[in-house]
Amino acid sequence: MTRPATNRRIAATLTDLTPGILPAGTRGAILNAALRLFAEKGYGGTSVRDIAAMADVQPATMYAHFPSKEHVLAELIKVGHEAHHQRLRAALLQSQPDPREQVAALIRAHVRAHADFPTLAVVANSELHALSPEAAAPAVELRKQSQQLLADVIQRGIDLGLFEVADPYLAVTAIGAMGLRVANWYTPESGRSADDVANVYAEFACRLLGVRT
Amino acid sequence: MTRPATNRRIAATLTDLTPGILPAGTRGAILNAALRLFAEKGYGGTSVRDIAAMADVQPATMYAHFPSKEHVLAELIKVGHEAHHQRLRAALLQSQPDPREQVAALIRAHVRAHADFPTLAVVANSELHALSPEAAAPAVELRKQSQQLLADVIQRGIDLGLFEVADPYLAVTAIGAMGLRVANWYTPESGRSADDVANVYAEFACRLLGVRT
Amino acid sequence: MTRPATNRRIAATLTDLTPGILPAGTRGAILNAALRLFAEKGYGGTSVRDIAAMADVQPATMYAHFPSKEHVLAELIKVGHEAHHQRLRAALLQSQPDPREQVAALIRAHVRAHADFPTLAVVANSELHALSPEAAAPAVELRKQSQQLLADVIQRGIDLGLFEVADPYLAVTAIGAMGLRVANWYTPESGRSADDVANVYAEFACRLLGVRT
Amino acid sequence: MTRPATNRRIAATLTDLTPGILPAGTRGAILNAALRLFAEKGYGGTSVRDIAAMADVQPATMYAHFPSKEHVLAELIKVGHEAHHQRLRAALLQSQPDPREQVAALIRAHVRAHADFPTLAVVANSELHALSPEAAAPAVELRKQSQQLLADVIQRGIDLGLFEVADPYLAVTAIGAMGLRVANWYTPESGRSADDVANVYAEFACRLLGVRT
DNA sequence: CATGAATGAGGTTTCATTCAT
DNA sequence: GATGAATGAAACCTCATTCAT
Repeated sequence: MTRPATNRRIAATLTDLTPGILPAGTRGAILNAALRLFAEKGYGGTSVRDIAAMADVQPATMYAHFPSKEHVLAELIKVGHEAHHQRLRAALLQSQPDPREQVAALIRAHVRAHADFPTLAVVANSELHALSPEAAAPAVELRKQSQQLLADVIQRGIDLGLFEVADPYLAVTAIGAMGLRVANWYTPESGRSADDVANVYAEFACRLLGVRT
Repeated sequence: MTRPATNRRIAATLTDLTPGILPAGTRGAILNAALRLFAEKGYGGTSVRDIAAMADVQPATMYAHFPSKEHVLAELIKVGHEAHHQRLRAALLQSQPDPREQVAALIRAHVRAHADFPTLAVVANSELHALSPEAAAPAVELRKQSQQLLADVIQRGIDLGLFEVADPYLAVTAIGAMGLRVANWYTPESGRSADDVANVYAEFACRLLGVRT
Repeated sequence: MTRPATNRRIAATLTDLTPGILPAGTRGAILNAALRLFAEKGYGGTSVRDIAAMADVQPATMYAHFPSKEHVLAELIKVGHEAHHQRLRAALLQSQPDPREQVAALIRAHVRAHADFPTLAVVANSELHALSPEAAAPAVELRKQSQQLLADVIQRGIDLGLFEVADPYLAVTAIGAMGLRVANWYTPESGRSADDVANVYAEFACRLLGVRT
Repeated sequence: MTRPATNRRIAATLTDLTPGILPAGTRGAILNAALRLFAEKGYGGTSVRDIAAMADVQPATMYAHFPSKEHVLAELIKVGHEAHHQRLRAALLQSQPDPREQVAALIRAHVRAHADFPTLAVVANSELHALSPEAAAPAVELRKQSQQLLADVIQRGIDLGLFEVADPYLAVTAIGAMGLRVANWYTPESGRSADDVANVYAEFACRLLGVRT
């Protein structure tokens, strides 16, 4: 009856969606189920009954752990943004101070985050609008900070004469977009490792910024 | 009471969402209303009553024009993909045969489509998963063709020694992603014209492909 | 299994609860069903499904006529208070100007209203607290006005030396209470007509006020 | 945000609802919480969680003390009716044998019970219908006995030529109703003491019965 | 073409209650 | 005696859709 969908939001097919990120126990089971379903069918297309069924609990059980369906999404989005932001910061900290290295480190971390946790990334990116402005605020703030990390590095590269871009904001949006989209199309079954993609995209970012090689 | 949302899917604020693309009359009013609402709240977050109310008709009236809510989305997604694909093809046709010109022409058209009709683009991209595989098939096919246009041009550039990329597929995804995301963040109020962005992004694409300048 | 309840809120057993007061059609059927159930089981003890089942419609149909279950109760309470208040005013208008006659007319109307529409009266009186303060406000205002009608007449009787009460407010509460309770215990099957009760209670009221006979 | 409700079932605002009547400890805390909530929101409008929260325990704790929510209500109604009935009987026992004194003593006790424990009285009177007939039976029996106390005294007064009423039952209902309603409107903040009201109402009762003074 | 009224299914959430700890 | 987690049922309400007018 149902044929293989060609319009899925995620190409990758994973069993453990979030190794080491989501909690264990019933709470974790609910979050994992919701994550999978929100990614596949969207927040509005997923019912509490769907989530409960996939988590093997009763719908009422969900409300012992979260005040509402929206709070489940909020938690996923918060965790997703935090994991992403933390990876960016860690990458910067471990990088050589050269802006070219820093840009490469940032975009590699950015890509890896989206290739390693595509489900979490897709939900965090594509369902943010389903939250109330209040509930979305922390994630929005983290997005701004992550973007600023890249913007600062690029600006410093420009100031040092290493990059050549007239409108740095456009470089930020372009480079950011490249990595975001990885969550949608990447799958290890393509024969490329996540590191392969990360390295190539880092090279793309440097080229885009006009780095002379 | 309600504060300005910072988690909207579209930065631009437009009155006429689709100049010259959607039909007039009640059918057009319904499509326009649905487009606006699907973009803002998602397909699953929008009710038939919402659409009818914004189109200033009764819910039952919708069913004189479309067999179901899903068909309304399908129509929007079809129109969106067709408009986008047609722009890409027109750009190619009008371009000089040099692959460097062709890539620039393609990415300019790609960006312009997303900057000119961000609402349509967001719905076409972000709500495709809400359709059944059958209903989504035409749009999926168009996406593949559009991607192939770019892939072909890039491959020809490589063959001619004009581009230098080891994994062309990754270049396609990266360049495609840059343009897709424009629909989300672009607004003319930023001071940049759509053409400004299109030109800069075209330059980014060429750099990314290793074009020597 | 179920034995005859001895703790019902209304002794009377009526088929047409509100002759000539509630509207016809589906809206009226819903109001009638809700009235019967609210009187018997209370607002909180009555489900929307109960109401719909008794009105022979689907639960969803109720929401085409009322925004919420609370609005159904609010409508009943409004209608009940209006019918009551109108009867009091009509009685006063048709009475001789003598305060003794006016008190008798008022209490007769008061009693008749509670004996003729006990179900409506019980719901209006006993479920007022289930409304939000906002929704209850109109009924509360009418209650105050009805009470004031009696208070004014009593005060005039005192001023004219016809009544002899030290604390008129206590007379108002006592006389008012007598009539309110009629809705709970009165049934024509007791052998007394509503007029019988009305006349006797009117006499009680006059005695209570110290009228010399 | 929330404005003062004008549709409360009790005018009085008390801290200790039942001095010396309800037990101490957790069981008493649950009964007190339930009493307060049943009075304010009705039995059907109060959840076990509400009760537990106000009693500062977990919902499950309630079931260590009562088999069900209905049993909590039953206990309150039993206690309320017993306290009321005992007061009536005590009043009769301490009264002079003259039926006029006895009626006055009964109505004073009746009023005092409703003025002293308005919350308990309101729950006992207004939520009796929420019990199953079986659970309500003891309270119904007590009501009947209390009513009979008054009916007997009145009948004796009639037989002795001290009262002048054609239909004694109507006198019973009228006098009973006066006192019942006190629970709803009385508050010491009005400037009247409970004894003031009791004395005036006793005088009202005697007048109503046609006692010659 | 448009509608008002109705529907059956299913939405999110709360309910009273149980039970192992 | 008290609890935290879980449950099955049912709560109120909204859904997409139909149909006679």
